[in-house]
Amino acid sequence: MQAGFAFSKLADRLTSLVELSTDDLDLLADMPSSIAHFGAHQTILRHGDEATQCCLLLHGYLSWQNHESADGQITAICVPGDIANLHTLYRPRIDGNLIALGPAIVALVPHRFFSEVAERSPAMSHAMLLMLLADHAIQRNWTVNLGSRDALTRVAHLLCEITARLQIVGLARDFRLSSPFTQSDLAAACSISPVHANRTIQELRRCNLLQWQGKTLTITDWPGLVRLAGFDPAYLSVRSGADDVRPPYARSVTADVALA
Amino acid sequence: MQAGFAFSKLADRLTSLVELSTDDLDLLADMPSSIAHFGAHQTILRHGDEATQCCLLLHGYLSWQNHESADGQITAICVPGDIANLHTLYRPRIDGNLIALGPAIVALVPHRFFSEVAERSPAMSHAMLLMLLADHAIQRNWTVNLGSRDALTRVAHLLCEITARLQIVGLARDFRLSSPFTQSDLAAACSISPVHANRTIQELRRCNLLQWQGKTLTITDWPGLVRLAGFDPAYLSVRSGADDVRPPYARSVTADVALA
DNA sequence: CGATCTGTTGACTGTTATCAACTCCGGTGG
DNA sequence: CCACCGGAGTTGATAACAGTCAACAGATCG
Repeated sequence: MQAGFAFSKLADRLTSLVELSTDDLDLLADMPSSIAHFGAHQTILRHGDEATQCCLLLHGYLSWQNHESADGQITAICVPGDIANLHTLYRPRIDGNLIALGPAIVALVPHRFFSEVAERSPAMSHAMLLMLLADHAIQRNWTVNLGSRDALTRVAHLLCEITARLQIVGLARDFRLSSPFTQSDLAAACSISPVHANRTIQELRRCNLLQWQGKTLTITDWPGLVRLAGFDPAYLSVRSGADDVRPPYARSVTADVALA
Repeated sequence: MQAGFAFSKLADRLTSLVELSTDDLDLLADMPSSIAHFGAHQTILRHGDEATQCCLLLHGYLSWQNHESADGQITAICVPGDIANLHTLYRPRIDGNLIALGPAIVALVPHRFFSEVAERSPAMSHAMLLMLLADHAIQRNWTVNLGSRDALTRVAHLLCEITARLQIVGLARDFRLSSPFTQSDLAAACSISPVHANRTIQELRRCNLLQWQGKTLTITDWPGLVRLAGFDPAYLSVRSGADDVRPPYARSVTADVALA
């Protein structure tokens, strides 16, 4: 696993939030990390523990689940490039369980590394803060999603969000995304029952909005899905232009292929 | 309006998150602010605008409402001591509308003041960051509330949260809280219809958990309400001991009486 | 080749939304 | 002082959406 791989999607993510110099991004090159593989439904961080490392997601999906709700309510989903527990830098006590949705690859990075990066570069410090704020904005949007949409538009909106977030880090550009998660996972994120999630997905298929075959999900009518969901990507905090121009570090994605 | 008043609840709030020296808190004494009064349903910040000031809530309640959902879905509620839009320090574009629930008094503080406080005192900078993280934790908890609880426990949980947050800043110590908001406001926050909110509150009354007379709400059985809601205040990020010992600045609450 | 997990379907149930009417209260103006 | 008005709270009847239960089909994997 090359060093260049571990931070390329993180660099994409950060530069989507704020303009960063090459010097700033080069700070990430020294990132000390151990790579860990996880299987579906495996727990990565456990409620109540004290974190000392950040979990930088390289491949797959992670979910934060509430520890007390019986149905395993999903409160957040991480995509590659996300640091699942950046907030534990400042408040190490973990609230909820971090669980892999399908096979996932994570770079475990000591808290100290990010603290030092933030100390050395005000721009990086700012970028990390914006990453926290973006997470918050997404969370607020989930409140809206659960509160004001019915099952069909709720699932549609979640799929829009995941697709848009994948595109920020150079995935799903052709609206084909790997879906190692199950329909029950989607149900837990949308707070609907698994059987209703199934019927909802069938409805989306019937409208020719998407295909879900095996572990690949294809959005066949992106404008249609966006319209149905009422999806407005503004809340994702992507600065204008950042998603058109591929940032410099994003081009070294050859290692990704080796992973698949 | 004395200077001592404007920041006393903010000081309470900050010291509930992290230990602060008297020197740190004294930085707040220079706070330049203009005091603004708002009436029920009045808009304080409008979606799409760029904020240049922070809204420090002194009295009453504020709500963040989604600008596109027709029913005016409430995504967050602010209590005295909260800075409603602290995040606009770093990302001034406003997402959603900030609307008063009942009469409210707000101190408008230029962004620059908080930037300078954060620059001068690392402890205050940390405290402000923790305030943002606490807001995030509350938001995550709303996701759980909407996703995994039925109407009765959902309303009960929200009331528990508001009560606990008021107590952090020295209000509702006797489980009596002013409720200038309407049942419809509660409904919008819990994503239920106004008539169902009404029936739910009647049910809570029938169980002798609370009384709601005029503009005062009295929790008559706090342990019972907590049990029903499954409320665990851990997510509010209050450091242990902080809510037992009244912090120094909290004692200057004489001005509050003048407001009521 | 069986075991298990995921997806699929049908029948039934239940919580909550919607609609409509009515009461109650605080304020306002004649 | 009283009549009126609008907003908030309350009630009942009905409808819609989603949950639950149960069974089966299909895939995947040792």
